[in-house]
Amino acid sequence: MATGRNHRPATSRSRGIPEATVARLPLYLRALTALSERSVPTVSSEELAAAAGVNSAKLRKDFSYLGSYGTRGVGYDVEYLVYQISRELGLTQDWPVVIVGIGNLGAALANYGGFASRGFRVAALIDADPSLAGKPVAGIDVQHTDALEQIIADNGVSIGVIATPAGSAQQVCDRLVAAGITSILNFAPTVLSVPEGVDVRKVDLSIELQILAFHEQRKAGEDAPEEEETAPPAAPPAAAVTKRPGPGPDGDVPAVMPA
Amino acid sequence: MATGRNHRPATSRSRGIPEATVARLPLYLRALTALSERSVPTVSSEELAAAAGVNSAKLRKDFSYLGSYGTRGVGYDVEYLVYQISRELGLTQDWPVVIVGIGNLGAALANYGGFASRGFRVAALIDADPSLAGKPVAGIDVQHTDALEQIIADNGVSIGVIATPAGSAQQVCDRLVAAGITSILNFAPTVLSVPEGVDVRKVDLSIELQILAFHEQRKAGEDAPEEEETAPPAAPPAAAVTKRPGPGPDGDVPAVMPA
DNA sequence: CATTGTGAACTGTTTCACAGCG
DNA sequence: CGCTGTGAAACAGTTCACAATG
Repeated sequence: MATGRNHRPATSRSRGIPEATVARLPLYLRALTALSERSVPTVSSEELAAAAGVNSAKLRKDFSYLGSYGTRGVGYDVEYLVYQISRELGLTQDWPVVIVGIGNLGAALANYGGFASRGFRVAALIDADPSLAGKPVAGIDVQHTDALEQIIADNGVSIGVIATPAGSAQQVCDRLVAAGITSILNFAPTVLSVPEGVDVRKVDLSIELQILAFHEQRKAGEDAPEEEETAPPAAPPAAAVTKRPGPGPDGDVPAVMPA
Repeated sequence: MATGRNHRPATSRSRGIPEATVARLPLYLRALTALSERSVPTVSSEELAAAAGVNSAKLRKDFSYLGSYGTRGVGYDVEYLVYQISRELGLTQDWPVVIVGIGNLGAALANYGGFASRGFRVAALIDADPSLAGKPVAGIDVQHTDALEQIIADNGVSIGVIATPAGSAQQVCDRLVAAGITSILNFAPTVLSVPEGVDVRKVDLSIELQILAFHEQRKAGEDAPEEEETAPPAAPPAAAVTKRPGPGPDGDVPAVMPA
């Protein structure tokens, strides 16, 4: 999961939309967009919920926070809802975004088509490696980290994507924040610390895999009640202070992706 | 955020660990691993919580679900906790993983170092493009989709990563499930439908960006109370059934990444 | 006596179920 | 009549605050 911080209590402001609802709006929007393309004029909460993979009561409750946009006995007008949700999410304006760290992952992100179409625009690709500078990735020339502050100021960028190794992430984050960025999407396997008012969300591959492993193990253990595994550990107190030997676990120098 | 489905009520089983806690265990594990590498013998809940970016009460409550692994007045033994959490997450065994869809993103994932070190092993890279077959990516030869079932069976794979375009994701998912996969990490911007007992988590770039945009907009609107934006929409009922013109929004043919 | 472990209070989220309405 | 919108109930997760204890 991703982490957002520094939100006001969600219920404080008059039209305070619950965070859980906000997180689902993009999902509804995608489903609605697909319907719109097929020129479907209206949907019921039931249909739309199915398309978005949630249940219909939840969807109706979510929409109720936005206002009463449906028609009883009929459903929701697709185009109208697309607009309302887009507006609510702030997608009626274009958000310039910088991507910092153009490794395998950064390049993948830069090449990602969904950017341009839905409210976001890649304003710049930035990397610390001077040999990358000037090279085009996804049709955009990579620029050196030196220009970071300038680029952000010139383009009025407020959203930054960090796709650097974990080791440089905090440093990059600090520079982004100092340059005026107030929202960060972090792909590096680190906890970023940011001042009040800056939002951070993280995307972390290895966390997701570990959560899957947990459930996978559960399933396996369902039948077989007991099981001996690898070498048991030392008891808690007085435990040997043995340094871990193997190759450094993640969080270290992950050349490319979330850990 | 990512979505897990088909979990039992979380509180049903005797040692039912809350889902929210499970999602944080990898975070703690990472922080602990870093401490372990620095040969730090013990941590207090306060210190560890800071390193993991949560508050200490939450951390203590989380650990209390695993058992009483701390020492009052002292803190937690780092090595011991690493082991306990690893075991709880099922990382004391190795999970073979297949990655399907070796585009920009798939390649980034394959190159990701955090895999090997922490309980996961890339068993195979699979792509539908015949011209990729046999080509090495991250030192592993890409194999054609035809061999998917065979590979999964031969390697006893139970976790699959989908990094294909949205259009092929459901189809790939169905084949993975039919071949015995019971946990899926989905990077394609689609809602996958799977049978009972299969877990799906999704990682979705554009959803994360949209959530950031929402909060970003909030911040901007804080001062300026009113604001006129792009063309207002048609009223809900009797709305024109105009087909959206522009380039297809995401969810369509995203060559590379989550939408 | 510093720090864990945990009941109890609280806050947020989901689900239920049905009144309201086009 | 069918489907939305929403109070109220149920549930899940977080935070508080302090007793227990090595």
